[in-house]
Amino acid sequence: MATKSRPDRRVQRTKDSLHFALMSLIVEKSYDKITVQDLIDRANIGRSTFYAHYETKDDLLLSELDRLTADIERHLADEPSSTAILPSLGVFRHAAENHREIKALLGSKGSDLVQRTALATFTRRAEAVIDEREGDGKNGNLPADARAAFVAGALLALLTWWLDNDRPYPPETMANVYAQSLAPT
Amino acid sequence: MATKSRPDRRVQRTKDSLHFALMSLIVEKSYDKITVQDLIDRANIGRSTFYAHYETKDDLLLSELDRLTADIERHLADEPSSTAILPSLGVFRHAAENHREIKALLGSKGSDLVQRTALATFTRRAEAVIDEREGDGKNGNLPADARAAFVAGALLALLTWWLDNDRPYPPETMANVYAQSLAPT
DNA sequence: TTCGGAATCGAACTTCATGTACGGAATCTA
DNA sequence: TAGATTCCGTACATGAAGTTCGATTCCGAA
Repeated sequence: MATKSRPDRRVQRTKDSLHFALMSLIVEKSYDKITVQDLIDRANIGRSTFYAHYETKDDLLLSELDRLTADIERHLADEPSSTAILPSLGVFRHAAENHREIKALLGSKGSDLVQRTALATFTRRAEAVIDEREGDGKNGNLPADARAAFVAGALLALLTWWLDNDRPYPPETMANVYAQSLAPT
Repeated sequence: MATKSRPDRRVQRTKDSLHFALMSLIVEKSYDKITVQDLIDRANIGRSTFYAHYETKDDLLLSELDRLTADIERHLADEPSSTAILPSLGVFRHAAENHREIKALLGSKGSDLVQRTALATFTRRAEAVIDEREGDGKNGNLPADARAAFVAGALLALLTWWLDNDRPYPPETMANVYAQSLAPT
């Protein structure tokens, strides 16, 4: 009972093709100009096959985002958060390594959804760190939720700007800008 | 020659109706769910009349944004920028006064276009201030453009968060969060 | 008040993308 | 190999975008 049946190869192939098609298309034109027709043409699958797996275009994008979010969260957790609330060096380095992909998703040609998702991820992490440090009472006068929105928004804006401008400075410089622009905690 | 003829009343009425319709609709549902049909129904104008004045829905939104941008820029310029690069108290106060309108445009139901436009406005202003202060050499080690992206993005994120969460703190507190979260210049 | 030009109306039409339906063919797993 | 699942492809319904055009109404200037 409850036999763990392996996933059908055909399903895997279909999903892989669609992920690849989306990523290759989003480099070429902005996300909201991409149609389902574009996707199934590029992926070479039938129309009804697409709708058998995803409800909408955004649905496909969200499944892509799961990977991205997991990556980011890992980089946020790996690094010990030093002075800055959010440790940014790992994020910038990771973004540099996968800059084509991440710029396409996060940048001006990407989707609102990606920005919101990333902001939520950053904010969640920032709140956790702030709550953790609550004991030292160093910032008891400032509301924690607003501070979290601030540091998360600042990091996302900095990252987006950096990618959109084709990374004019190395990740180390960017992490410095981030850390040194923040008031010491 | 070049007689300055006054604008036709009908044109004014049409545009006013459309602006009103857009603002009243965007409070009810998210911007990208609004159709041209919704707009002309609410405004009580003919379909072809709409296209006689605006090319697209975004075109109409942009003309709305001109007002918003002008307002913001005035508030950024009025207040002397103290320690923080961008003076934020005036912005938060102005946003509080027109919160229904601005939340609808800037918040999660608004459009990407508004966020981008606002970010551009903030960034432009921040760059001007940073360039102005360049002489004192206090931050010569950090690239000015990246710093501008940081402070602009942080302010916009804070403002958006504040409006989306129905302004849980007074404008003065928000301005404090902004100013005190930044490293002293 | 009148007149000519401009704006509006409204309805029909084209185009395009979304989403659904279904029968037959291909392919997978067991 | 056999039964089940998935895929294909075509056709169809829906709905929004954007265009066209003749008739009508309204405006501003004289």
